[in-house]
Amino acid sequence: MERVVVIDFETTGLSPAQGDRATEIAAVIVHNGSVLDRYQSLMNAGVSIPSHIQNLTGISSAMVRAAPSAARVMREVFEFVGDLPLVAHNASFDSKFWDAELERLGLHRRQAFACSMLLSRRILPQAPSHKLEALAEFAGLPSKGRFHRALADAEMAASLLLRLEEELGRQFGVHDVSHALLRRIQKAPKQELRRILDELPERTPPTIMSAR
DNA sequence: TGCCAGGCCCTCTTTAGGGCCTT
Repeated sequence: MERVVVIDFETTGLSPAQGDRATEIAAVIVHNGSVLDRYQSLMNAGVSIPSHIQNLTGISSAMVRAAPSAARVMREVFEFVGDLPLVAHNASFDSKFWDAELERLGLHRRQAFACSMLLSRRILPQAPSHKLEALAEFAGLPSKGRFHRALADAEMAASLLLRLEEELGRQFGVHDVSHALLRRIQKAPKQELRRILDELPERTPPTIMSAR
């Protein structure tokens, strides 16, 4: 797969439209089955963190007060990500915060998101839950640290993405999956997924390695 | 006082309701 960036936000709540702000972000560049580079930082948006969120993430108001400004962090991660396509687990959530935090700086998103949750619902429909933590256990992915911290969750979502890519090859014979194809798959009606993948020009039969 | 997210997806559906998932 082309290089993609898996991102994860920790925030003060669920909705930037309701005044919630980002408190931490991580971005992981993935290419050819492995992590090439990482960015992670807490950020100070000048807000306090509700107690139930502190309990969930372990991120306290004191921790973000000591962190660099949200503006500085978002500019850094915007540069780090560049034009690479984005992936997140439940991307409708992270894309809202990505757009809202950039908007405050007069910046705008340059690329589309793919969603590892929507993909896992199609490629691993037998999983008992499609929460990131539950999928990690279901798929036997190695631990990346405490869940609900940005870098651990971004790395876990990256591992999940690589597993999903393997499953596309194993189940459907689809290899070298592009970000654009991931977005097609995540939007495909479940009942039509196999037909859609069978008709892909990208689909290639398993290759036979020849000795040189 | 009472309200307070929103997109996806399933079903007892489409003139709707409710669970999942993110913090």
